[in-house]
Amino acid sequence: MSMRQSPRPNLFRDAWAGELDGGRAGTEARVSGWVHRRRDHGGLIFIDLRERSGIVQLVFHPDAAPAAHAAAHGLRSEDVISAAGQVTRRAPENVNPNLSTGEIELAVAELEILADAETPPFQVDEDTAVDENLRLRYRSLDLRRGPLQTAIALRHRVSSTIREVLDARDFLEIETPFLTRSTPEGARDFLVPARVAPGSFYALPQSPQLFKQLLMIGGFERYYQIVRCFRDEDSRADRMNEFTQLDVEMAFVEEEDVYATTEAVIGAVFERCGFDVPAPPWPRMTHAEAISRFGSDRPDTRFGLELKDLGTDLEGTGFKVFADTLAGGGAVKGINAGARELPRSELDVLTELARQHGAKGLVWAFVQEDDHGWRSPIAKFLTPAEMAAVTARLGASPGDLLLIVADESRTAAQVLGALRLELARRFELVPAGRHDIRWIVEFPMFTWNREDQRWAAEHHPFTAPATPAGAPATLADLDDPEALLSRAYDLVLDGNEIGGGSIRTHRTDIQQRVLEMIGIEAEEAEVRFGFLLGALRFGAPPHGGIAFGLDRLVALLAGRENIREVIAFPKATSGADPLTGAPAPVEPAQLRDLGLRLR
RNA sequence: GGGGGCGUAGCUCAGUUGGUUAGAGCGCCGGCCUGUCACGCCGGAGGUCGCGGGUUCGAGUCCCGUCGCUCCCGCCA
Repeated sequence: MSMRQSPRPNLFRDAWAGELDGGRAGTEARVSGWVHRRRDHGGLIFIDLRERSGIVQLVFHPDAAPAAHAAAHGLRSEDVISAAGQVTRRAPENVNPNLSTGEIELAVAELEILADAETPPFQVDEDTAVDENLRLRYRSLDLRRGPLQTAIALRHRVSSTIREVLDARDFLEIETPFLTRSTPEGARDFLVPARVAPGSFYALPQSPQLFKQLLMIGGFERYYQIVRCFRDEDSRADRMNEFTQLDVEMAFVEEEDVYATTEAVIGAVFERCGFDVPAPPWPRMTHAEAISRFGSDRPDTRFGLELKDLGTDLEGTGFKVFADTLAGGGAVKGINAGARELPRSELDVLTELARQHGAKGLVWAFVQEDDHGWRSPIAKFLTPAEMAAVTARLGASPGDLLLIVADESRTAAQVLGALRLELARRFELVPAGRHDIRWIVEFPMFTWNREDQRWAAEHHPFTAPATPAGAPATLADLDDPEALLSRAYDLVLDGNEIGGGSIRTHRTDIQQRVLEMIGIEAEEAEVRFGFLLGALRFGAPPHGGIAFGLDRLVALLAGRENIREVIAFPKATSGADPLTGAPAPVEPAQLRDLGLRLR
């Protein structure tokens, strides 16, 4: 990691270890850091000294500096030392080409041990995998290792680039409260009991959504914030109960303004981080197309295996499962997995995966060499013409494996979308180094929640509705919730949602109607977020914005499998923090203050 | 809430159809070593096989339960 400024010379150092090179040969230098490795030859002792800037080799000569040599003999891994001596050019045969400082070494005249280190619970000087819980428990040691040093520095580069670009575009970074009110919809809130009002609670924000809208109504026009958000839900590789969001909002804008700003900011981030994605403007795909071709609202478009609808090919089929599904308004969809010799056991694994994603079953079929018929459990239920039509629809050749799901259209698509990703993982279908980014647009405004028997906002209830043609919806348009689109958009990178937002509703009447439609009556709305509705009444400008998951974005840029690799102090998947022991019981007196009693 | 994987030395792991004394590499400790850079050589210490119960003459290995970690489904506007 290169440093931009030399250290201010003091008691501990006048040079960065990782920046010493031939140019300093012959001069005196003092460096400080950790003992990375030691190679004690009895006579000569070599110590690799490590700090943030890199590694430099210290050499101790028994004759030239007997005191320092004697002290060096006792050095152990992770001791903290300060060493001074002459920067010496190495003999050609001793140059280490793997080290940025490999041309030189520091011939130590004077060694000071600043701190002894106990033997660490895992080796800091190696990149071998270590149990993650152990790494979290000893995070300060883990942070010294290369991968986290790199990731955390990259994370900083991302946020500083964001600030730079937005600042140049007249955005203001404005803070919003962490102790706020529990809002409806969405994730479970983290609650904070209020001492001043026993029985009442603050909630930690799931996002600053309503506050940034208030800032627009408040006339700030262009706001952003790199802000912590909280959701009391189960963790995954790509999400944690607290996470960081880049939150952006603009007034007097339409979709194109948000796209342009985003492409400038995120495009600059990619460029600064050397991440090779196509240059903006980025392509757009409708939500409907994403679902029908890729079975996902965050499609990974870097490889094929696209979904095809087989309804017309199977019209009037005698196979009961397909016939009943089609008659019931469902769909039969399939993908061509290509020429894959999967044994029965592997097909069973795929079937199980399909079930897990909500399918009742999975049909597999291998296209035969001889007559282009199928080897499949359902081959005997289909006519040769039907099989031929499906084979053609999927562009399949002899040897290809076809996977078919019959279900409610959305479910069939989603199941095949998941299978598609699994096959890509298993057969490494994504070309190395290929990245793809695109906008997903024209989301439905509402989705029917079967469990609760009501409409729910697909994005959130403050999103502006749009007509099927894409025009801003009027009050009358809201009478047909099923057909309504929203003015929402997502940004998808390599099959990952990295950001999403919308143009918001800035009219009180439409906002109230939308809330009604998702089952929040006027009175209740007033109680729960009257503060937003109230503000809308006093002249709200048209506005919209977007929010990005910073952890996820940095993880993708750094090529890490999970966001804990780009967070300095993450929690385990359970939500527990092995470092601090949180969450932990509290003193009875604390509970008394809060007016709480445990059951 | 549900499903999969993992849990053996400080770390990373191996451990056969259940078999008598549980191994390796790295690390650690001691000794030797003046050009190493994952230094080398010699020697040594180090184990509640996650925890509890069961089956068995005998359990790291089989069964039940439980805890922890992890990946996924649900959930996450």
